[in-house]
Amino acid sequence: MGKNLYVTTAIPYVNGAPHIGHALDYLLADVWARYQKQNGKTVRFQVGTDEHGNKIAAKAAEANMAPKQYTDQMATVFESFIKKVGAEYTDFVRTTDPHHEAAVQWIWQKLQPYIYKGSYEGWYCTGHEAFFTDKEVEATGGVCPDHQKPYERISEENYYLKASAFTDQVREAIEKNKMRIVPEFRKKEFLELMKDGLKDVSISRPRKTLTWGVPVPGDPEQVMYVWLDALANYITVLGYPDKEGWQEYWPADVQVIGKDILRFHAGIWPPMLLGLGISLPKTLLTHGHVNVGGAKMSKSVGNVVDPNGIMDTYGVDAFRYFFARHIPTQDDGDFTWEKFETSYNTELGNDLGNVVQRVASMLVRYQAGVIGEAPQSEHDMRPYREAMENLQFNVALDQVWLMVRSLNQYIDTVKPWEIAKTKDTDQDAAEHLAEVLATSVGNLLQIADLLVPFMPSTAKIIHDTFGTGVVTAVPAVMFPKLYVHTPDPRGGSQPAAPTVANEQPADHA
RNA sequence: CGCGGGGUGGAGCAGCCCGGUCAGCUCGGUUGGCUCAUAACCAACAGGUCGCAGGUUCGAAUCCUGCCCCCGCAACCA
Repeated sequence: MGKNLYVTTAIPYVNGAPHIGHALDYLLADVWARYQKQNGKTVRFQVGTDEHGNKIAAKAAEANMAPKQYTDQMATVFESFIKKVGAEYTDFVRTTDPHHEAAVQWIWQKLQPYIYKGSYEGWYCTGHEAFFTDKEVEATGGVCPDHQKPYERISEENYYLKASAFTDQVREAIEKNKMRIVPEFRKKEFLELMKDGLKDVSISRPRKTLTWGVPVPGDPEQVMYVWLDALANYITVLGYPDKEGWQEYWPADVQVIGKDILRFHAGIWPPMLLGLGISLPKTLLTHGHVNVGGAKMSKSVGNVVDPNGIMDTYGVDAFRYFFARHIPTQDDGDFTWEKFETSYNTELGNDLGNVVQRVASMLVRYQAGVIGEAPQSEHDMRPYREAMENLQFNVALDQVWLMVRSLNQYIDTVKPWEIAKTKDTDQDAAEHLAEVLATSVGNLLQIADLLVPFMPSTAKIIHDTFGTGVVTAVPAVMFPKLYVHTPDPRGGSQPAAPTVANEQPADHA
């Protein structure tokens, strides 16, 4: 049934360590993929690394390594990071892969009708051997701060992709949602941006200024420059153009990107595809950025939050939960350690973990763990499904928590512990108790189902605990309280021991 | 007049497109209940000019106009 599905993530430029922005890409793509798989679909899921360019070559030189040696190392770093986030990708593409490089050269030739030679003029720093944008030049007063030399206005020859030729086609595809840009306001924003037409884009650099890249076929003096090389990964990883089967997955169903690169994915990528004569992706899911305490995360400010630290302390599922629910899927979000920890302790610990605990405990205590027939929960799944289909994962999780809360309310209303008092003498009471607990289990199992895309390990624990009809033992406490960044309300008389393996710096203010 | 987003009880948000049944949710605070549970859970309360000023309407957080403030973007940086 149905076509196989394909989801992609932006391939990070490997000149730095993985950060939260990358994690968000992987997480959103993975949530979507797991949801689809849960519904019986076959999903191909691409991740990868962008490895060419001067900055990479410079980084490598810094580390006294060959570029490829450096990117080999970085690719490993990213791969293990992606695994750590729990993303079940199927393909890992590197722009230095032989097949990718060959495919990009093939693409270059295929795009010949839309490639022309022109000159690029800009501010150049001989020390950096690179161009700088007007904004950067302006900000530094026209003098390179690193080399104390004024920028030079120079021009150089390079090749351009005639993206402008596809303006009308691209606009129509976006307007008619043939290529859907999510959320709607980003679509609007981009259409406004391209109001005067798409701009042709420079896609090569002279070899003398760029050495680390894919050679331009037929012109030894030129090397390909970022976008053509990087964007092509989405199809080359599937085997385009020469290997069988890429058509099974292209066009992509969802391409997950950050808001900062929408313009390239909406303004350069579609022209490339149209030039090659293949379909546009169906959806560009554009997520926002993660701020810290309302401010942009930046190295110079020093407020960068390392996702590894979060995962190490609170666990992967807690990490996935927070970023899926409290960073709106389609908009900017805000992270603080206080918010994170509060969410962890209250929503995961008090709400979810605790309800699992209390139901399991009652089953063991009152019925020797025997569940009996757990009835199907009668909750209305439509709001959740709708949110998932609309790519509003945070809204879907809100729905799940409504269920968690209502289960707690149900238990408090029915008071199984009251019923249990007479269960040994009153057959009706015993039956009633069994029914109440079975109903609770039915709810928990459904909650676990809905959590599968978001918190796979947690969902598995719940399924394993209640799914067999007998609870053999009360499971270990899920999401034990942690007070690393928030005050411990359990009293200060005892040196409250948050069993945290590795402490993170508390504040970045 | 460059483009986009936003200003709702202490904090964070939903509602606005399809005007009234909207002033809602979570966290935090207070009080009470309960004891199955991770000092947890349940209930109630505390009361905010829905940025400001006009307008439309029987009626506006929700539509229109003007203004103020905050954030992001302004083509090759997640």
